[in-house]
Amino acid sequence: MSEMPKAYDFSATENRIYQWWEENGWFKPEVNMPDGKPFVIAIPPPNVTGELHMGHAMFVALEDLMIRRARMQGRAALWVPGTDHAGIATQLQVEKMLLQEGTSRQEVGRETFLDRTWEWKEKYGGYIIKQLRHLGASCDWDRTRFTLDEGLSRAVHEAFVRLHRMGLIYRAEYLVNWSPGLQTAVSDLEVEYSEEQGFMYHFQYPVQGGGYLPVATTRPETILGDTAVAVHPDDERYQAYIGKTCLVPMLNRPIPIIADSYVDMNFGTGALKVTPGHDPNDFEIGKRHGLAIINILNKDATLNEHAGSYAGMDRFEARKKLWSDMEAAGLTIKTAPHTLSVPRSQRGGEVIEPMVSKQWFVDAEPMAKMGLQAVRNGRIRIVPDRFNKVWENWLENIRPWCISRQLWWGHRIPVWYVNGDEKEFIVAHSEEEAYEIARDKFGAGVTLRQDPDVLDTWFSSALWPFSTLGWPEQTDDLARFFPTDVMETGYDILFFWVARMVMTSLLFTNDIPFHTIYLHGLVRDEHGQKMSKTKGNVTDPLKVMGEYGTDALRFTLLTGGTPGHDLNLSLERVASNRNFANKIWNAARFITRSLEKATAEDKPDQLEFTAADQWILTNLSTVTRDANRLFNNYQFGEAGRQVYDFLWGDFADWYVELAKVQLSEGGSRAWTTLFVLRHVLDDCLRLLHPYIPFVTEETWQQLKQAFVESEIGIQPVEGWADALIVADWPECGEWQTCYDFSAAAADFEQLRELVTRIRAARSEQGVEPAKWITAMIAAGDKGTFYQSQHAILSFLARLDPERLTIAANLEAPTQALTLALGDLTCYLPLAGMVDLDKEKERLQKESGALEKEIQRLTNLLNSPFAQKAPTAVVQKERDKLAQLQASHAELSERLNTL
RNA sequence: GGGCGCUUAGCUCAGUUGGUUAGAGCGCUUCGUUUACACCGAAGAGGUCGGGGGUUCGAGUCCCUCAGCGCCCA
Repeated sequence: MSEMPKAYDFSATENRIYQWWEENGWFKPEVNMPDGKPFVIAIPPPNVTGELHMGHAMFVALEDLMIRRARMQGRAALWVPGTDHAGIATQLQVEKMLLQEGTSRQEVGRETFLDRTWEWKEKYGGYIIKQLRHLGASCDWDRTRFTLDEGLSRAVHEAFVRLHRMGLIYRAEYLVNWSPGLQTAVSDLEVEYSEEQGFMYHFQYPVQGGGYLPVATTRPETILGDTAVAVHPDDERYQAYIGKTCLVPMLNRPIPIIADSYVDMNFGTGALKVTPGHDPNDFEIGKRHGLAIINILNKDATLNEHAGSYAGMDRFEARKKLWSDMEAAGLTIKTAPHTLSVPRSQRGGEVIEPMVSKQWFVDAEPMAKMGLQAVRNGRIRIVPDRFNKVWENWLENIRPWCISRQLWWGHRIPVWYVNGDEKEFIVAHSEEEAYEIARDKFGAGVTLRQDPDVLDTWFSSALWPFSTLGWPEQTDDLARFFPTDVMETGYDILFFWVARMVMTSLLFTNDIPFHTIYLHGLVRDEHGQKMSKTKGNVTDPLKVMGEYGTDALRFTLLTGGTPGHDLNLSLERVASNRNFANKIWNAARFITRSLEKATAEDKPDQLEFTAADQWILTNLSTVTRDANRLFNNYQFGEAGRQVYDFLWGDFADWYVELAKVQLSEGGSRAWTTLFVLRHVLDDCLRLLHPYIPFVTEETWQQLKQAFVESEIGIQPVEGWADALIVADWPECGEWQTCYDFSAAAADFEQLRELVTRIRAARSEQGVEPAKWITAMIAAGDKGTFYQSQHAILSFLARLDPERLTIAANLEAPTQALTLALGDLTCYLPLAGMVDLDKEKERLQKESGALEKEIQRLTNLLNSPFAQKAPTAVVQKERDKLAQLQASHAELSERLNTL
């Protein structure tokens, strides 16, 4: 066979492996059907307009990890992929394109515009999906869905019709967040508030019959829409004015002076102008007092006919003009700098105007109650659980959900107005159905006109977990794969999306959409700054993958942080994880090149493990058990780090070195060593596959091929699977033997410490690394064990095997360094290099340190600790003390003889 | 105004039933071209775990409080 290259080449591997997996159908749940218990994740659908960013990389890494582990556990793992039509974002893209062509959406008309948008989607919409594949996502691509495809549109219509039937959909004049640039309403969630420097404008509100009320505002132009002035009912200053009438400046429109306890007597002047048409709080006051609502704005945020002479002006221009006119009229008092909270669009950042308009709403309250219950009674678990509180808080204070958007790209609202009368409308799944209903009710000549608006994109994604599986049809997929298992996404869309999925699912399917919500944090740059194009600190995942490999990026994202916390991505970390991939590769390379050290004939009848074998196998069992426990608790980062530490720190740094000694013995020892090498590395590859699928698969294939070709008779207990991606998951105690050789493992730990101590001593004394030195070890009752480790000690500590003496007791040489490890004493007679005075000094120092530690432990064991702490904990300390005392005794004796 | 999170080595972060000498990666120092790997190995330096108080035999871990930073909701 061809030898493995010296370094792992991810760029020559990733695409090839991915294609091979996909061609073999291993991404499909059918691999483990029909007996496999399903494990299902619905992908958070990226925007079709989207380009891959670190957020995508993060969710793919996490979801692929869960899916791959489930698949290896024999479950029918299904990861449903798809994209979101992203109403506003996509429409803006196409509008931009039309603009370049010198035309516009309005000019080409709705039909053509939609055709062009579909064309655009077909052309560019697959881009993001392609990029997800680069990340190694093992989605079942045959089940790819799009929020605007036929099936999902059916689901949207069905949902709307049902909500309407349940009386939860209504159309109302309501104060919405108006985006003048996009010319559409946006939901509360799409508005961000920023603290900005502005002014507080103080002015006099003329009272009919003489006098003035001092009033303050941050938006003077809204004066034109005032329909009342309010004061606090207990405010003595203004008692006399309550019930009187004011005149709107410049318009002289009469409005009442009302009393409302909402007014803060200490804020501003204590008198409040009320503009129900353009302020949420004022809207509420207006409702309480039955005030008129005046809308002074056009859709593009210029002022309308209600603004008198200011009609046609832009809102900010009108602000200036009105104020200067008022100044001229002597109505102004002063302007003072003021920090205010400005509502801005989440998309684009323009100033949002609260504006009254007619929109469709969903009354989410009944659904919210169901969502609250589902989490409270544990049917749905949120990881990390601190988000329960956020969940509670939001759902308890649920607000009506504005679902209409004044866009063209999206699901058109399935409402038809009858004979041009907007008060009479029909809700139906389709135009045909609407006409059927209408003709029944209004006669054959009825005419219908569909509402021009479309639904909020989140309306369709709220149905995602079940609509992608076929709902409202009772499909096989829906029956088998719903409810799904885990919803994994960023905490920033807990309300936008997750809560709404839970609500709609409980309402429509009478079931939870998933039992676990796993929330990840934002990916920031290495100094914790939010990545943004304007700051120029965006790290492109594709670039990182190109430079370090997909596995390196995935492992960094998966192990670099903890659930629900933001992660600062550092490229140095990615680089070191690339090195990890190479480490894995080379461990396999070592093993495959060692296969010649034994043949099938060397296979013993009964396996006999050395202390080193027992040590590594025990640690393998421990790490397998711990990793599984962590996996089950969604602590993927910690699980990954533990396997990393084991594979590099125990297996590669120690066991591989030991194996060199054992392999050189040949025969059954070599055979058994290869057995252990394969076993440990294979299990590590399996445990790591969900994190770093490419390097583990490629390495595993190399191992498999080498072992099969060698005909040495070593293989996994279940035989060699076709591929690692569909191989069995290591569960300690199930398919594999769970090793526990704790006694031998403990002895071996001490040996490891001895080696480290000898190396340190060599290094301190400046012994050349290559030099073989003499050593004498008095091992007490461990004499037999250490004698059996003669070759290993010699190799690891570079002790001349001819001059390495190991006995229970022996005569101490004078010219030697002394190392004491409990009952064991090691002498290093470094010929000509030992300065006895210095050695005495060193020993005294060490002895002193031991005394201090012995004192500490003695005190501890004489304290209430000995009675109150668990016996195992106390015993541990007693053992430690005994070791220290033994070491101390050795050193004292040595000091006496020198 | 309400809520949540963070503060651990020079940097980026782990440390989840409290267990008694606090870990990793990168960086730094010294050494090393032994046929798995220089995308490496060996040895080492580096931390009063933000401050204060409390509970406990025992606190990085639990409670209170203060400070700084960040986020969410209003």
